[in-house]
Amino acid sequence: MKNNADDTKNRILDSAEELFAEGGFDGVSARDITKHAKCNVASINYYFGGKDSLYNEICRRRLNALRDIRIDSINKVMAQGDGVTLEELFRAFSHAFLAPLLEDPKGRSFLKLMTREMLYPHMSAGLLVEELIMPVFKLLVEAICKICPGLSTENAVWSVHSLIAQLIHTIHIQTMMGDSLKGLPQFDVSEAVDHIVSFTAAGVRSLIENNEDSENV
Amino acid sequence: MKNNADDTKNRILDSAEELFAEGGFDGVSARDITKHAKCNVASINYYFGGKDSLYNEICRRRLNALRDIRIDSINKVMAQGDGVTLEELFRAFSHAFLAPLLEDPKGRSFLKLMTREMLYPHMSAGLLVEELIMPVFKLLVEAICKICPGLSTENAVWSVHSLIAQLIHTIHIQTMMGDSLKGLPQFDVSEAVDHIVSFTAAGVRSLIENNEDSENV
DNA sequence: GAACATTTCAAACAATCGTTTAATATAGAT
DNA sequence: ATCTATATTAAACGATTGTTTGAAATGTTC
Repeated sequence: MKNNADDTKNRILDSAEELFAEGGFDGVSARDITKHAKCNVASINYYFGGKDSLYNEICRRRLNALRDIRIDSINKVMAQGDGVTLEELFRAFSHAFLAPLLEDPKGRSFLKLMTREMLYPHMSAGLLVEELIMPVFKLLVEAICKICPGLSTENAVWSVHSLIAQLIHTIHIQTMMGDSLKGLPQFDVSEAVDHIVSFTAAGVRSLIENNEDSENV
Repeated sequence: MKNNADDTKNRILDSAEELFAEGGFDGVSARDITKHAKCNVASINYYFGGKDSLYNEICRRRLNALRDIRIDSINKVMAQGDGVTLEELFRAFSHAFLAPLLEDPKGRSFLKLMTREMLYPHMSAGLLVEELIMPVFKLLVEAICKICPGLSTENAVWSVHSLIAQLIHTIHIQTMMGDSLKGLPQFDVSEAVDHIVSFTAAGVRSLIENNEDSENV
């Protein structure tokens, strides 16, 4: 293999990841990618077999990374023992969830791309759900149930929905901020996390108290 | 004007609305639309001046309808008087917000399209924000502040974010249900509204109590 | 250096895109 | 029936799409 072979392959991966995330699958042409990667148009088909395969390879790699970050954040908190609070769990998970948003611009763009994939999927079917959403969802429900013994599984599921909803919404707002959304009040991510943590914890506790007159956890 | 002139124009509007909502702006070609509307390709440019103008016309019309429904729902509840509860406000607004999702398939698809527009806008800039998001947002903040005098405006803004987030998330889930998302627990919209209403109300009240030791509203 | 495999490249492929054109068809008005 | 304005049509436009081709360039091996 030539010395530069891996280089061009990686240049294509990097360029594609950046451009796909920003413009979506349809919004980026094979020529856009190869021009950005400073190589020939045919290289995409030579190395990856086509535009779709390249897209899937990028998504699969990033998807697994996101999943691991989120799952690890839950496991790490729950390993502390029995004294774990809802606030600690939610804060750790929210931070892990939004970390790619705060760190590199590529991470932010990829989160934007995943949100798009939820509505108009281009990846191989079910990849997003099975590789990322489902494992994290189940683990989060279990964690909440463990912290709140008085909470029904059904209500834990609803709570997870509410939490995820607010986190994805944060991605939306943060993404729109740079583009069109100027009129909305200032939106700081760390403040958003503070709000989401306490707001969601309060919501969950109200579900416990409605089920039975149990202790606050 | 010929008798059938309005007919074909409306056929194009209907077809475009249906196809755009399902496939997005880029996912639908002018030939897709005119084939579905059983007319010639050139008709789009003849009646609307182009694909973009047609898209904008559809979005603007639908956008105003959505805004009116949501604003009316708030005004109607707040007109009841001083005894209005957070639950009543949230339930009425949630119902208005999700009504297009429940009634016709076209409404569901258009909500899906608007969510896409938040991330990858194709409409004329700021139309979504200025015509729909901002007016509803402001009115909702005011309503919450009026119901909860002890709540700071800042916290009301956060609460509206949380509410909207959960409602948009409901659209996401409902949309994904038909496509890829089979593994997730059953998701009934009316149950989702029940949860969102009580969950959000509890979250808002926790913000009041944290600010000052005031009465429950 | 010859032989071989791998990588890069310009060029062309067929398909589709939004739009334009010019001719035809159809309507109502005189 | 004639004229005029509007509506519809098939065909073609230039541009762009993802992909393929075959030759040239480059690296590795002997």
